[in-house]
Amino acid sequence: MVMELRRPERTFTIRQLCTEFKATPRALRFYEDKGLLTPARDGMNRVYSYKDRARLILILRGKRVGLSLQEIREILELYDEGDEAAHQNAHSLKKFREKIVVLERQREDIDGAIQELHAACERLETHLSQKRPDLLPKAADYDQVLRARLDGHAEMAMGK
Amino acid sequence: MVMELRRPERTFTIRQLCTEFKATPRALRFYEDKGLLTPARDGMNRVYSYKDRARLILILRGKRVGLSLQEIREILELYDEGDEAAHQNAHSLKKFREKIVVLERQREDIDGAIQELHAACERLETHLSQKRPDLLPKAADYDQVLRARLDGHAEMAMGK
DNA sequence: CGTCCCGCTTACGTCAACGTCAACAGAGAA
DNA sequence: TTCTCTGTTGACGTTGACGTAAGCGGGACG
Repeated sequence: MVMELRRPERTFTIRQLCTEFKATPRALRFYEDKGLLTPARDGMNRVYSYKDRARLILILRGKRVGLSLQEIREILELYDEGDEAAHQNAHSLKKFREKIVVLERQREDIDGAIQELHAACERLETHLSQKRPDLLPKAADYDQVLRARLDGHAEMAMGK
Repeated sequence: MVMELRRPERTFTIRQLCTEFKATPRALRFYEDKGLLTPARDGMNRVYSYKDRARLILILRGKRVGLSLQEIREILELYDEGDEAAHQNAHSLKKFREKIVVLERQREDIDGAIQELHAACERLETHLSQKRPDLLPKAADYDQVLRARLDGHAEMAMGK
């Protein structure tokens, strides 16, 4: 029987996910310990499904936006409990809305910070161009970097 | 001689700044310990200037966007060293540009997270409206909250 | 056969960013 | 004077998110 790679039936080892997302085995086991992941087992070894991988993606992004593992777990739990605990969910709804507000504020902060950094960069550039024009590095590279980032946005959704 | 309040000459006690920005004395002293603030002294007591206050604002926003105190200090140092250390500044310039890229990515992450939270909220709402319509709380409040936030944006700049 | 390498568990270590507590001082109010 | 408030300096505790090290087992390779 052929192994169906690249199909939803595909599975991953801990190391495959680690190298793909630049995490460490310790981190994945830690997430599991905290209830964010529950991979299957082959004997002792962990076996991650596509769904586990999708959850991991959400975990990592959650971390990048400053959510705690606890908060991330609450979000993830909404996806696998098809229903039940309606009372708890009413609470979740409130927390989520609050979190949205926090994130919107955070986005404004980020925009502000980006502007300040741009201003600081300009100051530095003019300062350097006057006193040490030699040190001015690859200045135009930056725009290229920005433009290069307008491409790959692998949108992942949770399993149906 | 009259105290010129509300003027750049005004000074602040540690508690005034703390209550204004919902920080703690411990935190401000900690920032000072790490070199992010250097308030004047009246005997033993700290005396914060308008400039110190502006720095504090930057510190707090830096924290909200996920910068470490170390990174924030580097940014602040660019403001009070009018010049000098051109070699170091060339390094700072590079780091700042990298940080801008990181922040732009972070903003994308936040947008994605907001969308997911919105989706989760909708799921929860329909779920609740079907099984427990009684628990559906002030649903429309949320939009009001959002609209309420389109106002006060106290833009602070560093002292000349 | 030994020896890597990957994986597992258990347990202790670490780092940032403060919180908490002790012990003290000066300024005003009762 | 005695409280109470606000301030100070250490020094130690805490929390979250892992890192690191010890010790063991199982395949694969030379």
